[in-house]
Amino acid sequence: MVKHTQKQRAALGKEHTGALRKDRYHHGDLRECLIEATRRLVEDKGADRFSVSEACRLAGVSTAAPYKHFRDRNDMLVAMVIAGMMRHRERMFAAIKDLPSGSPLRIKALGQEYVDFALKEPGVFRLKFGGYTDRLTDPELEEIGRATFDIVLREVAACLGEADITTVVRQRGFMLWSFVHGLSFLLNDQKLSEMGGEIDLDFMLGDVAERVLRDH
Amino acid sequence: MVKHTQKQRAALGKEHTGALRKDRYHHGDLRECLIEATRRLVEDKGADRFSVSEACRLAGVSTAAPYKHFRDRNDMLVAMVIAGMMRHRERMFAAIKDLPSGSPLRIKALGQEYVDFALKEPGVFRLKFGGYTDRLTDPELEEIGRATFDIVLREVAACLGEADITTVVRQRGFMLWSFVHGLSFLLNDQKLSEMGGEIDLDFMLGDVAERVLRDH
DNA sequence: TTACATATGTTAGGGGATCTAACTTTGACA
DNA sequence: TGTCAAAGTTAGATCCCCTAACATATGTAA
Repeated sequence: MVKHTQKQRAALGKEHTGALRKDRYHHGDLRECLIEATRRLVEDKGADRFSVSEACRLAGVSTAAPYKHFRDRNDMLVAMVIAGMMRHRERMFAAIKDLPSGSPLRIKALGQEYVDFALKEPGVFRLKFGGYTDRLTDPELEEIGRATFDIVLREVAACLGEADITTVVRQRGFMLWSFVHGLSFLLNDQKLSEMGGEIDLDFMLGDVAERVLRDH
Repeated sequence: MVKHTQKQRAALGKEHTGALRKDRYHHGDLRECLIEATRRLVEDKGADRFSVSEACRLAGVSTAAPYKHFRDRNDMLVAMVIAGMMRHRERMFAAIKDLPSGSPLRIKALGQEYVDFALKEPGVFRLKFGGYTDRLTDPELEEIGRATFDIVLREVAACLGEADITTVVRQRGFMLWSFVHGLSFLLNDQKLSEMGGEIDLDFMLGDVAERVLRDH
């Protein structure tokens, strides 16, 4: 017979209910549950209005419980951002897996996915990039970021016909990153519509990819 | 004899000392002084760690005093951001006033100034653009933003040889804005150096301006 | 099975922040 | 000069972060 720890049992149980609250003295998987509560609250009200207490209320535990799993409030946010950035990286991978290699279409698809994530998970995106990076220093997080940008660099190299990551590849990569990064913020802030733009996002992403990838 | 209100006297006095603290029961110009204290604190420790109490300590007044001038903590930040964005707009104007009209050099100069401001006043920049826009809704702020972007649009139109702000002008304008906007964030987060880039910022700004302004 | 160590909960409380209510001082002006 | 409104003050309600001390459940080893 397969043996289950309490942790596993609780996790299985929650797959069905989606509930965050516990029904026993020991929660089972409070850490993951608090991360999810944090994510919901940050998406709902913004990182600055996120409070540990409220996450505790969502999870149905006392306000001291999180400190058995996280150093402090900031550490909870970091854990949440790490989980979010892993989703982001996976989606970036997935976005290009069915497209012909070496095609600018892959660059465009990466850009679309980048913006898409920023719009779907603005709380995570802003916490990761719009906040104060010095408060999110974490080796794991840094590694995820590097891995994600590497996806882009490889595609740029392929499009430019370069065998490896040269200076010019890096430069074009940063241009593209800067562009989709800024676009993500501006779209989230609704600046485009505010400034009277009827912008075709799809066209713009393709157009920029083309302009940046040109030889000259 | 010229008459001075207390407000004017206090303001004159502070021109010399640069001090924030008061020496009388009534401060003289507490509002401006709190805005400056807010700016310093936000630049020093970030908007999320800014506290009204600490601004009060800097200004030498009780913690209840600000509420005679600002609705709440958020309103103090908004007032500070408005002042910052007015500086920003002035600098954007100044950046191009000596350059030949219709030249892509003006676009590049605007981009340089944009990034420069973001790096010199990261606290203001992040609060304005990296935070939650819904908390900064203010008609004055919106108007300043529009006026600043209009500077860019006029330059783009001139470079493209368009008489007025057409759809294509707006589109290229957004491309440029997105680029320098994202670049500002990434530079502030030190992502370029983290990702192993020895990027020539000056070259990149010129190169992007050229690519975006091309006919095709 | 029982006993113990450890992990993971809880309650209580210090310290600090935001904001309000009620009171006080001061400057401007009739 | 006297009055009123503007702009300070103190006191305190409420909320939040985090720690210390205590309580309970779980896994392991005798």
